[in-house]
Amino acid sequence: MGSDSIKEKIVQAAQQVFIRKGMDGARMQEIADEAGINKALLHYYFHSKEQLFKEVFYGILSQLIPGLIVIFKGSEPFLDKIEAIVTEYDTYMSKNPFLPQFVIREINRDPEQLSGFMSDQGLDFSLVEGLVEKEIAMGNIRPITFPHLFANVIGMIVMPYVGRPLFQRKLFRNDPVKYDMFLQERKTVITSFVKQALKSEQLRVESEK
Amino acid sequence: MGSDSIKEKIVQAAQQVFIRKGMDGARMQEIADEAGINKALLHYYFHSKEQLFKEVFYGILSQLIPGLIVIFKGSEPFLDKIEAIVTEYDTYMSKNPFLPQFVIREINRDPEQLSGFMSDQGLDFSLVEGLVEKEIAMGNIRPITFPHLFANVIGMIVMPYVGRPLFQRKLFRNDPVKYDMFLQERKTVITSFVKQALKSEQLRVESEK
DNA sequence: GTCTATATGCAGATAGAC
DNA sequence: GTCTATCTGCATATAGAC
Repeated sequence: MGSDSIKEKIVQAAQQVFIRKGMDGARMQEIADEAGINKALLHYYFHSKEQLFKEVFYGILSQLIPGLIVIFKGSEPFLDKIEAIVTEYDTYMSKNPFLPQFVIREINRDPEQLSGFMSDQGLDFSLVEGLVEKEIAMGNIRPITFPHLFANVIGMIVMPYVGRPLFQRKLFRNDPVKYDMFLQERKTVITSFVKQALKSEQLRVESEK
Repeated sequence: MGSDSIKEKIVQAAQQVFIRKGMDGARMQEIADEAGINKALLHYYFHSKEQLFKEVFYGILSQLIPGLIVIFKGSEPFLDKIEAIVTEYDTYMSKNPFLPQFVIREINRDPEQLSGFMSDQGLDFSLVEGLVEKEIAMGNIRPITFPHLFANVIGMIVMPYVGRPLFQRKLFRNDPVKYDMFLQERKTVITSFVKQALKSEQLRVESEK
């Protein structure tokens, strides 16, 4: 509706601009233009650019984290859990396609703060870390440490978003429709890729005993 | 040696700073300081910041591309080719750990130019695209399109570098030595992960003989 | 070629009228 | 609350002495 409060309009506009240009590249003027107001009013609602940025960044992030925690703590079988995580990330990012790059920038700009925020939100990888070891011990999946598995999965999820401008040009003749279809396929491709990679050779191992 | 030409010193310094801060975040003053000269001299050798940036960025990139092309055009079996690519990227990045983020930023800042540069250098994915289809048709690997496979592999390679500040904190108690060890393991972990994921049932049976 | 000093422009932030 | 006008500082870039 057009009855959005100005503060809300600013946040919306700031999301667009910050996400496109990053904290350094964004201009308060551009945010003001996009919100249909002037710079002074920005500073009325948000004291500084830094403050506005944090508000936007952690606002977006806090939409993702609760869903992840639920999955982490859930009781599904391990491989289903991976599938759920991929799905969660993927649907979230199709709504926020520039988020991965946004997060990556912030990871490198102010990691301390980001790390603290995640802890505050109750996101703790040790929730899952032990799970992987357990699955391996039970012979359900091939041996891999949690950090490696984590890096693999997140990397596969995130790459097509951060690399889009190049990938779309080089691999899809710069056709955005084709690329959106490609992105939609990722969820199933990644899960089956991971499942296949983790599939234990239990049969072989057992017969060797 | 102290006998480096100043121009060379500038490029070295600019690499450090640009890579750490990105094009937007970098300051000419900081580059000058790191090179042990003053700002005016920067502009004597490089007309503008933009020019210096391009020189640095494409200078670094052009060290990576030839190696990739050799692999693309080589005659090794397909899975060995993947291993070679992972190794190539990986050794390159252990020398340039901030490069992935650097490239990602530029992909989004000026994709047209980057895409053109790659073409100029003769890097063309269609070299490999057909290869994947062929391997699938021969039943050597499980079905997957090239863009998906490409995104998977590059994502896995790149993720630990762009996410380092966070990953190191969250997964390795902020111990840089441990993280470097983790990075060293990536090469073998990724190749075996990919090989396992791509292994066709056919191959699987044969390898068990 | 290398420096100091300065010009130019722009971005973040504020003052103050309404 | 919302605006116009302005301050302040900083970053790129240039002028000009040596």
